[in-house]
Amino acid sequence: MPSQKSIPAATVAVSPKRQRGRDRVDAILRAAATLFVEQGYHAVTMTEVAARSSTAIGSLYRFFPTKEALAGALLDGYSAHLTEALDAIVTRAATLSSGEIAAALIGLVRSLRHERSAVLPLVDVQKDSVALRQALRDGMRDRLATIVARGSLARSERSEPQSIVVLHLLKMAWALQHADPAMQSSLEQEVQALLALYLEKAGAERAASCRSGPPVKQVR
Amino acid sequence: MPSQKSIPAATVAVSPKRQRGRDRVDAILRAAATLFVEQGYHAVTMTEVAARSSTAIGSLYRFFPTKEALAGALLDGYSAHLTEALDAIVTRAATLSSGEIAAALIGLVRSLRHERSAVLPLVDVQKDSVALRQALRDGMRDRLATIVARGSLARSERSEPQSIVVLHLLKMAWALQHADPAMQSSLEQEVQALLALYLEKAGAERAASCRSGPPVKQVR
Amino acid sequence: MPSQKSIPAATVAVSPKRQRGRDRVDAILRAAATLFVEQGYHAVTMTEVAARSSTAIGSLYRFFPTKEALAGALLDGYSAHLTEALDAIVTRAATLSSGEIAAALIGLVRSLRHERSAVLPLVDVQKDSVALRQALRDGMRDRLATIVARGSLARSERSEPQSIVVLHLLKMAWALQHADPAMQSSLEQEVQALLALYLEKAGAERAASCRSGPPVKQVR
Amino acid sequence: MPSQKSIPAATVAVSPKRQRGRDRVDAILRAAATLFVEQGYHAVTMTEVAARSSTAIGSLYRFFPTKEALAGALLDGYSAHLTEALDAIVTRAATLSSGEIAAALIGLVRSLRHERSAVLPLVDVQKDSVALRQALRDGMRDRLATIVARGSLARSERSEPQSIVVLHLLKMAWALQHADPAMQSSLEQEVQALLALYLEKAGAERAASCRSGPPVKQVR
DNA sequence: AATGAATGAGCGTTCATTCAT
DNA sequence: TATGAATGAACGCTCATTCAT
Repeated sequence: MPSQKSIPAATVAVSPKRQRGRDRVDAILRAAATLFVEQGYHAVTMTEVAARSSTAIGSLYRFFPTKEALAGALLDGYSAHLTEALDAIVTRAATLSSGEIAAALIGLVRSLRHERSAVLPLVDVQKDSVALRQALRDGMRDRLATIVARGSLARSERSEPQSIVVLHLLKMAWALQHADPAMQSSLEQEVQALLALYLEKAGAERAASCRSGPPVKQVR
Repeated sequence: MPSQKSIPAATVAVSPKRQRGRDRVDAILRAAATLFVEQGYHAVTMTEVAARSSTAIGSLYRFFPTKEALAGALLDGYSAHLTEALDAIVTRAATLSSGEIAAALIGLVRSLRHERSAVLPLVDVQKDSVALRQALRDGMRDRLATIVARGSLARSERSEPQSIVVLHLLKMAWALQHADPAMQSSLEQEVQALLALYLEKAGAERAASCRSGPPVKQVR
Repeated sequence: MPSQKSIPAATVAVSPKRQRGRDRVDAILRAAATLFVEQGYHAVTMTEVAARSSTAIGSLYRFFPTKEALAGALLDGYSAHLTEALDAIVTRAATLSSGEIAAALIGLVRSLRHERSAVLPLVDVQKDSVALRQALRDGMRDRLATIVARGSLARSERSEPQSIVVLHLLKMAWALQHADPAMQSSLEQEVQALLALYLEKAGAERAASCRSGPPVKQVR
Repeated sequence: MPSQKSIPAATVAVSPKRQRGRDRVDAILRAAATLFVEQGYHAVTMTEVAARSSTAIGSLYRFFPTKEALAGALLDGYSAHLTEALDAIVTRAATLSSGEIAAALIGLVRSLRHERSAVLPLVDVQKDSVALRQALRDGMRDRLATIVARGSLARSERSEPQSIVVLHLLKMAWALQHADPAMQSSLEQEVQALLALYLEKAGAERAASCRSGPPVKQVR
C-alpha cells in the first residue's frame, strides 16, 4: 500500500473534542458543501454558511478561521474519501481480474462524481493551489500505479505512463456527467470496457517483462 | 456561438473607432487574460486590469461596461480562434488521411492549449453560462462531425456518437498540459495515434454503410 | 401608511435588539436628518452620515440596508408623528369649538414644521413615491374629514371637499415658514382665523343637512 | 412697473452670437427640460442631455460650463416667463376689475403650471439656492403688490401683507395640480372666486386709506 | 465558550469634466 | 471650432473578520 502521506489543505482551528462540536462541524461542512455547489465559492458568504448550519458566525470562525480553511476542510474530506476508496481497491487488486478492477474504478468514479464536481473547484481558492493539485494528482497516480501492478509495490518502468493513462481514462469517465443523460450509461460502459482492455494489456506486458526481472506476485 | 458582445449593460459600450482605441482594447484584453490566469476571475479587480494595461478605469469601462463583459470578450476571442481553426480543418478534411486529420487536430489542441485553460473558466461567470457552454460544445461537435465524415455535410446516424468520442479524445489531449512535461510529447503522440486509429475505423464504417444503405454494426 | 420598514433589500436589515443598537439608530437618524436638510438627499453620502453619527459604515448598513431605506425611516418617523398628533385631535374633536380645533391644527403645523420640511422631499426618492405620497395625503384627509365632522365617523358627501380645503389651508400655514419672520406669527393668526371660520361654516352646514336629510346647498 | 432687477441663476459660458448657436442652445434646453421632468435632475447625465439634443458633449460644455449652469438656465427661462406674464398683468392692472385680475392670475398659474413644476426643483441644486428662492419670491411679491395696488407704484403699509396673501392663494392654485382631476377645475374656480373677493376687499381698504393720502387711480 | 454587533478595506461602477485631435 | 475619447474622484454597498459582552 502506498505511503499514506496526507494532504492537509487546511488546518481546523480547534479540533472539537466533544461530540457536540463534531456534530457542529459536520453541520457546517454540509451547509458549506450545499451552498458552494448551489452558488459557487465566491458567491457564498460566511454569514450564509453560519445561518444555514444554525451556527453563530463567531462559532463558525472558531472552527474554521478563514473562509479558505472551510473550503480546505471540504477538500480534505473529498481527498480522504477518494484515498480510502482507492486503497480499498488497492488491497483487493491482487485478487481481481482486469474487468473487475475496471468495474471497481468506474464504480468509484460514479460514486464520487457529485462530491468531486462540488469540491474540486475549491482547489483554486487555496493558498498554494498548484502544489495541492499536484499532491492530489500524485496521490491518485501512486495508488493507480499499485493497482495497475496488481497490488505489488514494486514499480516497473512502465508503471508511471500506465497509471497516467488510467488516470486519464477515469477523467474521461468523470467528464461523462456533462454528457447527454440518455447516452451516459452506455458511454460509461464503453469507457469501462476500454479500461478493462487497457489493464489487461498492461498486465500482459508486465508479465512478459518480469519473467527476466524481479519476481512479482502474479495473480491471474 | 456569439462573436460580438451583445447589449451594453448600463454605460454604453463602444467599439473603438480609431486605431488608438483598438490598441487600447488589445492591451486591456492581454492584461485581463494574464491576470485571470494568474489569479482567477474573482481575485482580479477592474482597477488592477486598468493599471496593468495603463488604462484609466473610466476608459476600461468605456469599452467593457462590466467585469463580466470583459470576461465575455475574452471568451468570444477564444471561441473565434477555435472556430476558425476548426473550419480550416473542415475545408481540408476531404483531402486528408486519418493520420493527417489526427495530426491537425492534436496540433490545434496544442496551439490553443494555453488560451483555452486561461479562458474557459470564464464561462462560469457569464450570465447564461449553461447555454453558453452548450453552444460552445455544440459548435465543436458540429464541426467535428463534419470532419469525421471527411468533409461531407451528410450525417449518418453514427455521426453524433463518433464526434462525441473525438471530442473526448481531444479533451484528453488538452488535459495533458497538466502531465509531467518530460512525458508530455510522447503522451501526446500516443493520443494522436489513438485518434488516427479511431478516425480510420469510423471512415471504414462510413464507407461500408454507404455502399449497402443502412449502417451495419461492424465490429473488428 | 407604512410604519415599519418593509422588506430588507440585499443585506438583512436588523432592528436593534439591545439598547446600544437603539441609541445608534437614533444617532444615525438624527445625523441623516440634519445632513439631508443641509445638503439635500443626493448630495449626502452614506459615508458622511456614518461619520456624523460616529458609526462605522458597515454598522450603518446593518440597520439601513440602502440609502433609500434610511430616507424611508425618516419618513416613517414623520408620518408616525403626524398621525399620532392628528389622532389626538380627532379624539377630542367632539368636545372642541371650531376656534379650538383651528388652534390645535395650527399648533400642530407649527410643531411639525421643521420636521416636515426636512423630511417631505425624501418622498421623491422612494421606490413608489407616487403611491406613498397618495397614502400620506389620504391618511391626512381621512383624519381631517373626521375632525371636520367633529369626531363623527359618518361622512356626509361634503366631507371630502371640505377636508381638502382644510388640507390646503394647513398647507398654506406650512408655507408660512418661508415668510418674513417678522410677519410670520400675525400671518399665522390670520390663517388660523380663516380656518376657524371655515370650520364653523362647515359645522353649520353639517348641522343643517342632518336635520333635514339630504344636504342642501346653503349659501349665505 | 417694478424694478426689472434680473435674477441670474447661471451665466452662459458663451452667448451664441449666431443663429445656429441659438438653435443649439434651445435644443439643449428643451432636451434638458424634458429629461429633468422625466427622471429628475440627479438621474440625468450630461451625456444623455447631449445625446437627446444631438449635441456633442464638448459643445454642450461650451454653452453650459457645468450641469448646475444648465439647470440655472432653465430656471432663468422660467423666471423670465413668469416675470413677463406678471408684468403684462401689471400694465393692465389699472384698467381691470378685481374679477378680471383674479382670472388673469389664475390663468397665468394654469399656463405656467407644468413649466413651474418641472423647473422649480432645480432651485435646490443651485449654489445659493436660499438667496435664489428669496429672489424669486421677492420678484413675484413686488409685482403682486403693484397689481394689488392696481398698477400704482405707491405702496401703502398694507401692500406687503396683501401681496403675501395673494401669493399664497396662487400657491394654493398651483398645488391643485395634485388634486383629483375630477374636482380640479371646480376647485380652481373656487380659488379664483376667493382671490377676486380678496382683491376687492383690498381695493376697498386701499380706497378708504387713500382718501386722505396720495391720490390713486381708481378704476371701477 | 458562545454570541452577534461592529468594523473598514476594498469592490464594481458612474459621470461630470477635460483636452488631444 | 467641434468632437468624443479619456480621465479619476467618489459613490453605494459587501462581507471576511474581530472583539466586547
